[in-house]
Amino acid sequence: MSSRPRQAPRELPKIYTPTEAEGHWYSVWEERGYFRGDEDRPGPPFSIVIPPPNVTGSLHIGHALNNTLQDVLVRWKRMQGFNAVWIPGTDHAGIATQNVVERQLLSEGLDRHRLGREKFIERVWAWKEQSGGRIIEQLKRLGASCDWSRERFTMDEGLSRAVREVFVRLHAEGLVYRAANQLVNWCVRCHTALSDIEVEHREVNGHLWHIRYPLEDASGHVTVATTRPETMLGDVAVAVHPEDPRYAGVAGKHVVLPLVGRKIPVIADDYVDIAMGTGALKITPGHDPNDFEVGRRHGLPVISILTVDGRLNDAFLVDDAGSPLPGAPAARLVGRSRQDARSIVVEMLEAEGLLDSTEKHRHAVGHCYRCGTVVEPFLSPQWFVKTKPLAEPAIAAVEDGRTRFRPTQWENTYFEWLRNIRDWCVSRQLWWGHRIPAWYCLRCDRDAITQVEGEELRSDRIALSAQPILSAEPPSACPRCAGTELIQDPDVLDTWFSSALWPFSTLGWPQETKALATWYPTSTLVTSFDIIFFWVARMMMMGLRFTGQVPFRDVYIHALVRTETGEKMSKSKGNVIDPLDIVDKFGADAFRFALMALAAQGRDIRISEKRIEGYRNFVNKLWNAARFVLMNVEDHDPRAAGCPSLTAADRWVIRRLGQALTEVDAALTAYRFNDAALALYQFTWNVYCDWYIELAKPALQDPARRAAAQWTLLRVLRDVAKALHPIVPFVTEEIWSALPRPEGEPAHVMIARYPEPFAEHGEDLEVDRLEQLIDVIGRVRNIRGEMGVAPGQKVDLFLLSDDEAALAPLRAGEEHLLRLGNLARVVFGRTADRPPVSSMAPAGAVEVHVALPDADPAEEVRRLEKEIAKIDGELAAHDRKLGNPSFLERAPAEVVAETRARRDEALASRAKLAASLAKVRGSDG
RNA sequence: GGGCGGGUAGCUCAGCUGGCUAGAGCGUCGGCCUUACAAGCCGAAGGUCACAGGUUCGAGGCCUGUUCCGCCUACCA
Repeated sequence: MSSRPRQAPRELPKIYTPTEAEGHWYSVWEERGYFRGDEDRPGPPFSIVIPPPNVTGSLHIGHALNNTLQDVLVRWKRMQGFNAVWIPGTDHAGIATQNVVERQLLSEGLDRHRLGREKFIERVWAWKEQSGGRIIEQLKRLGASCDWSRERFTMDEGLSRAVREVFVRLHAEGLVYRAANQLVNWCVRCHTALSDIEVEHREVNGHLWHIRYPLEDASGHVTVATTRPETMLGDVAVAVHPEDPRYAGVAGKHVVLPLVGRKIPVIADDYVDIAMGTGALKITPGHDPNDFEVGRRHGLPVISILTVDGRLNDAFLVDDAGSPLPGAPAARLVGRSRQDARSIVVEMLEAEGLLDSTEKHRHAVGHCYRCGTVVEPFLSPQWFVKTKPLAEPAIAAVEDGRTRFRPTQWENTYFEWLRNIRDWCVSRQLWWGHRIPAWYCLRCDRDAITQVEGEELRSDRIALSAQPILSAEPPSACPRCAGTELIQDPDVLDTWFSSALWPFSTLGWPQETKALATWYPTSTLVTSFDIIFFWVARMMMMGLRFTGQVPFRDVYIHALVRTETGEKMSKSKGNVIDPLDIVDKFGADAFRFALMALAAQGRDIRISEKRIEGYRNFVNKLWNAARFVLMNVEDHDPRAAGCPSLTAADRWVIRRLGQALTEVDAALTAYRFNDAALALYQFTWNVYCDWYIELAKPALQDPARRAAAQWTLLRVLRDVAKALHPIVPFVTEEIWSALPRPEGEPAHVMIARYPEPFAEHGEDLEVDRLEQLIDVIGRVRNIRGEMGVAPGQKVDLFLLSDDEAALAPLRAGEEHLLRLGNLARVVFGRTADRPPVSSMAPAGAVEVHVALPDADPAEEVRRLEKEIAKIDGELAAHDRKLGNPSFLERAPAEVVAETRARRDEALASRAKLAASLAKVRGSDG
């Protein structure tokens, strides 16, 4: 235990400095094991798995929001007596991490191919070891109460085992398959396939080129349009609609592919849209998914014109019989990049007079979500997960409410994607990740070789047979021929494959662990909408498939954090706010509070330092309230039995505390984080500090009331510390440590019992009256402020009411008067025959009149007139309502009664104001 | 093209199933160093709730249309 000596109460500094306290308390909590989950602990289970951040990443503000909300939930539930656990961990982040290490290699003049697979992976592990702890340390700075003894990494042995298990089982069930030749999204920079959702569509300015393909019989030409002219090299046909009169005799003929000289057929297919463009469509099965389908229907060949790194190969230089066409003009394009090829093709076509027209064209182009490179449809052998059978139960589980999204609107997004889901390409041509547990036997099936055009960089694949041997563990021999020359599939799995298993793999699955039995399904998933497809939906599919249960009951979707001006934060833009800088500057508590308060907003959260500063001030306010209390309780005995007899003010603040706790409970239960934060903010500042502490000051001077005030100050402060602890754990722990503790309260607020919401039993007229008094004080202050009365100047106060019964105690009650005198700086007038300045009285309240030292009659006239005008407006509105017969008939009785009462009050107030006005005018004239 | 979200005070945003005089923080203005806190205290000003219709006794919340902004999604050459 590194606990340092705590300061004596009187030495608490004026300003709370977070840094020291935060480091101290975090290590105390950790050393005492307060974060640890224990399967055997009593209480209903509550569990959260962290959305694993990239292991080599660093904490950004989105993580800060995400993890703050999780921490608030976990701390709250833990304090409520739940058997709570928050399981942390990190993700290996396949492409992202591999790219980082590749960049490092590049700067050393190396690349991964020269290094070799094994060495490269060692490099990545080394980098992981070096930088992997950083994000965890950052989470700790935020105060995250994760059970670090259960920290997991997606490439841990246990989790890898789960990955292999799932892959092999899915394969056995026919839900994983290998497609020998499939068009996939290919990143020519990362040299890998991507799933559909890893492609970002961006609107770009491009062109639409219209190209003439001369008919073989020289009877004319067919014009096609394309946004990617270089793909024409791989064209195998031109398609027209069978009923298009323009091309009635053309289908069945051949055209000569420009620059290449290949003769390709004109086919008829109703996929072609007659109304679109020229009505003729070039068919490039190797580079367009639709064309791939058309080509398949017509038995056309597939020509892949690109290498894995996006250069032109020579596969397109063949005639329709497959013989080489060495003399073709396009031969000079071999080896050029796709961009170069595009401009050269356009130039050449133009030179040959085959370019009909060029128009500007704005369209969406797919880009790699990791590196931003334009993605190509590319022919290659890949592994897929058949998703339909997995998606159906995932849809059903949300439909029937086993898992609920909050806000529920996100269920639409979830359904929309799952209902239109396409098979998931899970193989990646990377080295960093879970290698696919498929082996190929070199002895048998040697001829069934899967070959990909232009595959120099992936020559290891060429040796593979098309018949993988699947096993969760490495096989020692081929089950067919017993051959031992086995080669593992070189590909790794999509990062999101292992993420999809996270809720159960982290709890020990496939073993039937106690943790799994205790905490699965998990309670709440806290994440943002941008990974509903990537992660949430896939966890649902895999969780249901392999555990038979949903992975989580609630999915809380929070907003995305943006900059003050609404921009997305990104490293390249340099507008990233580093959460750690904020923590350094304002403290983790202020930052957490700000994130909480912002959490319920729509899709975006704009964060600004100003806002955080405001909550820093709140933390300091709380701190100073604690200082005040501590300065005034040195003679208080926390262990004294029973509570002293409380005054109305004491009972009042306790009543308000109960109301605040009720709000907080309702808000947190409904994931309305901002409402919970606001309720506590307002109680602490506007009720406890602004009113109760002020009311307590005179009471502390009064021997008769001192003990009760001390007891109440402490009692409420302790509840405030507990109630706020999930949001601002550090400052509350610091305060708690300085507070005297009665029997039964633990040494640390983190493990204290969360205060139960409560309502008072029965009526308390004295407390009601205090509410009135507070209202009176407000109105006196209002008048004083308006009239510019000097702060020290006492004024005469007159209180009037039709209901003398209500007024009498207020007038006579010594205690109340004292408070009023203190807080409003008034002396009490005996009569009210000419109350000089008045303030409107709301329902049931007394009228407040103040005699100012030298009241200016003209000022008073203006003031009264203004008030009368205001009342007239109100009256008119009431009359309109009450004059409406359907209002009287259909509105709820209480609403009608209330409106009547309100109108009567307004009328009475108006009469009195009018009388005052007449008097002032009279005395004036 | 399809879908979703948003337009409320000068700024950033709350406002849950339609029902008291539409709220908060910041900013602004005026007054206070009142012995917990100037990172504070007291008070004030400021809103035709994007626009136009409609439903309703009653609309910032509901319906229709218009408009502006943002996001997601899509194979339209």
